[in-house]
Amino acid sequence: MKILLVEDEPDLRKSIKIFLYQDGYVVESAPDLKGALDKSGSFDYDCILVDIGLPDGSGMDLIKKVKETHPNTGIIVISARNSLDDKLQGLEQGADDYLAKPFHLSELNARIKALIRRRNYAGRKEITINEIIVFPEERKVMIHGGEVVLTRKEFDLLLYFISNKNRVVSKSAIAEHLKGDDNGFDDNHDFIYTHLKNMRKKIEEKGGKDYIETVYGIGYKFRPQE
Amino acid sequence: MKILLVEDEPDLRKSIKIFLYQDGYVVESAPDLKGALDKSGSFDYDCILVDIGLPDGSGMDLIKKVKETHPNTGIIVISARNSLDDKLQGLEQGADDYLAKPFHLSELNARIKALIRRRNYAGRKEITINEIIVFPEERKVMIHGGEVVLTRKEFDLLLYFISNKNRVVSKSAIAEHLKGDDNGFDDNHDFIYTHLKNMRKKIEEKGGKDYIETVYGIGYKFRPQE
DNA sequence: TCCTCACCTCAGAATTAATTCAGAATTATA
DNA sequence: TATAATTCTGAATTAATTCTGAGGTGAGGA
Repeated sequence: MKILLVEDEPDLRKSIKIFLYQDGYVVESAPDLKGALDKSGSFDYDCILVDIGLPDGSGMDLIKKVKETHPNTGIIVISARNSLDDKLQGLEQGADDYLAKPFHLSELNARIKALIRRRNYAGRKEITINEIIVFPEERKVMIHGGEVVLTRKEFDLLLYFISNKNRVVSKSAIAEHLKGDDNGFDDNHDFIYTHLKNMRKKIEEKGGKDYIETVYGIGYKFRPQE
Repeated sequence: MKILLVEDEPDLRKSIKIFLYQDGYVVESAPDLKGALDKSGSFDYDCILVDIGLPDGSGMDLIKKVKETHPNTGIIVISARNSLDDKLQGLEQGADDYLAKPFHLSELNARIKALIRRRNYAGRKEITINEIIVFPEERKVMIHGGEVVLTRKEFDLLLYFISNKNRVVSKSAIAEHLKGDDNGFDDNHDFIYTHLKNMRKKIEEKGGKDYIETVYGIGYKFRPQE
C-alpha cells in the first residue's frame, strides 16, 4: 500500500510520514508541486495526500493531472484554509476527501483506510482467495481458520500480488512497490527472492496453496483458481 | 477518553477544562464555531460539549455536522438561554443531553459519564476482560479482587487497548491518543515503551495475564481470550 | 556446452522493541 | 509557599526480529 505525501512544511511532512509508516504504509514524499508531478507521473500510488498551498503552485493542478493519468489513485486534500470554496473546488477536481488543518493523524489514517477500502475492495474488509483470507486494514492473513503471521514486507508482497492477480508483475515493479522513499536507484532487487520464499513457506505451512506462478525471465503471476 | 469543549467565554472555558482534566479526560477546546468545525471534522471525539451562543454562529450547526460525520460522538449542549425551545431544538438536531447555565461542574461531569457509559459500554459501569475488571468512570482496575493502581497514562493506555481490542494499534496512534492539546506534531513516541512496560508489570504482579501482543514493525494488539 | 536467471542458504546490517535509568514536570503534602 | 513524592518523558543500552545482499546450485533455453 503505497502513499505519496505532498507537503511543504518539513516538520509536518516528517511526522505524517512516520505515522503512516508505523501504520504499515509505504510512504514517499515530495515538498513541492514539481516533485509531486514527477513522482506521480512515474508511479502508480494507491493514495496521494496533497496540501493545496504549495510553494511553487497549487495542489489543484496535481489533482487534475493525476485524475487524468491515474484515475484509480485516491486523493485526499489537506489544506490550512478551511474555506468551503477550497473544499468544493478540490472535490470538483476529483479529490476523494478533504481534511482541514490542523488534524489528528489518526483521523487521517481513518480517512485513508476508508478511501482505499472504497476504491479497491468494493467496500469489503476482507479479500478471499480460495482458502486464503486477507484483512488489509489489520494486515492479517487467515488460512483454514489459522493466522499466518507475515512480516511487513511479506504482507505487502502478498497484497501486491493479489491486487495484480492474473497479471505478470516484474521483479523490479515489485521491488519498487515494496521500497519506501527515495533510495536513489537501487538495481539489486534480489531481496525479493527471500521475502517471496519466506512468504510461500509460511503460507504452505498453514495449508495454503501456492498461487504464485513464476514466469521465467519476466516475473511472477498470481493466479488463483476460479 | 477525549472531549472537545466549545465555549467562547475564556474563564469558563479554562475552568471547565481544568476540571475535566482533573477528572481524567483528555480535553481540547475551541472558542468559536469555526474552530470547532475544524477540530470536530478531523478527529473522533468521545464527547463534545457545545455552547449554543457562539460569536460566529450557532452551535446547532456544529451538532448537525457532527451527527452526520461522526454519529458515534456524544454531544451535550450547554446554553445560557434556558428556553424550552433551545433545548428541544438541540435534542432534535441530535444532541444527547442539555445543560442550562449556570451549572455545577460536578453536574456536567455526571452527565458526561452517563453519556459515555450509554454510548460505549452498553450502559454498564464496568468492563470485564477475563480476570481484569475496569471501571472507566472511577479509573479503577481490579484483578482477582485486588486493585491495580495505575497512573493516568497507564490507565488511558489500557482503556485505549480495550476499546480497540483485536485491532492493531500503532505506536503513533497510541501516542496521539495519550497526548492532550495541540502539541503540534511530536514524532518521538518512545515514552510509550515505558508506560507499556509499567502497565504490563503492574497487571502481571496482580496475577493478570498479558493480553497485549506485539506486532513487530506495526504496533500492538490487545487480544483477550474468548 | 554455455549462459542466464530462479531460487536457496546464510550471515551481517538495519530496524524495532524491551528494559533501565535519570532528569523534568507535575501533583500532593506539609 | 516550599518541600516531598509521584509521574512523565526521553535517552541509553541491550535484546529480538527483520531486511538485505552475496555466494552458490541447478534448471532451462540458446
